[in-house]
Amino acid sequence: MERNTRQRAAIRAAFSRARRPLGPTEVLELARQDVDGLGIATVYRTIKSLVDDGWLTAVGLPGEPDRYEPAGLAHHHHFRCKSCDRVFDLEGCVEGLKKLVPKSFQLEGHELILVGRCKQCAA
Amino acid sequence: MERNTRQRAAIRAAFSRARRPLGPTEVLELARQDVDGLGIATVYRTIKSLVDDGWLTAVGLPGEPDRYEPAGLAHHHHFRCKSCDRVFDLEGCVEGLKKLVPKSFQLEGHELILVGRCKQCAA
DNA sequence: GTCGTTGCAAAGCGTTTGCAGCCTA
DNA sequence: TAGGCTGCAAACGCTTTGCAACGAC
Repeated sequence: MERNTRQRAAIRAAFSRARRPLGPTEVLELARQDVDGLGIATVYRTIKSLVDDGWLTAVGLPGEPDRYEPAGLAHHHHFRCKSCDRVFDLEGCVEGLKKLVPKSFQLEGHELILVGRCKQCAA
Repeated sequence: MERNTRQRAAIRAAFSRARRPLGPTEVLELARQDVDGLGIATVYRTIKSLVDDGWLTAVGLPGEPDRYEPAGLAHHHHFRCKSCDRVFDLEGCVEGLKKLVPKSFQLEGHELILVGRCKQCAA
């Protein structure tokens, strides 16, 4: 059974405030604003437990470790800024996925990641 | 300047024969059929050098390390089988990417990964 | 013979785990 | 007070690097 600790509250708050997918190190930096001395092991453990609880979901990005965002968002995709390395949520999806796959293959899902420069870095 | 060693030839041959993106361990297994005692460090070093030469390109997959395939293929995407974990090339692309991105963002590229079960594993 | 390449082992690096003490309920 | 939670440090797994021996040219 789960306890409400300062650490867990700070980690959840970090996600709620960020409104974009965060990696473990980003979470550590943000949550340390609330809890001094927070350890990276606690961040990893808490992320895993929040994923198990269904409060967070993993965001898979090509060639790098997963980041995480609150679960329950509508189906959407992500934009990664080449310059600041932050990831942003995008609304909407694309069509015509099924026609890319051979008929003998079973299509069960897809991931789409757009890359470029975010508003801040494009300026 | 670059030398033609048995190891390098075996690693290139592995990619040519496989006709799908390979990870370092897959390369090791395949290339060891030609060169007994091949070391994993050599595989990593050779992959890096082939990428630098422009003979290989990295294939980024969500939540896992890059795989590699010969460079120069037409723009395409990938299908990852949930069951056997192999990755296959797909032809074609999708439309309507630009409309997903806020106008203030600069879109420079995209990655699309379809997941499901391959012909073999769907049977 | 030169010097790039190789295999081994050690070092890195991000992530996970063991453990004693802490703190929530 | 009990037992989950935390921080530290050690352990892990994958990738990279140092080094002496090897081998392509």
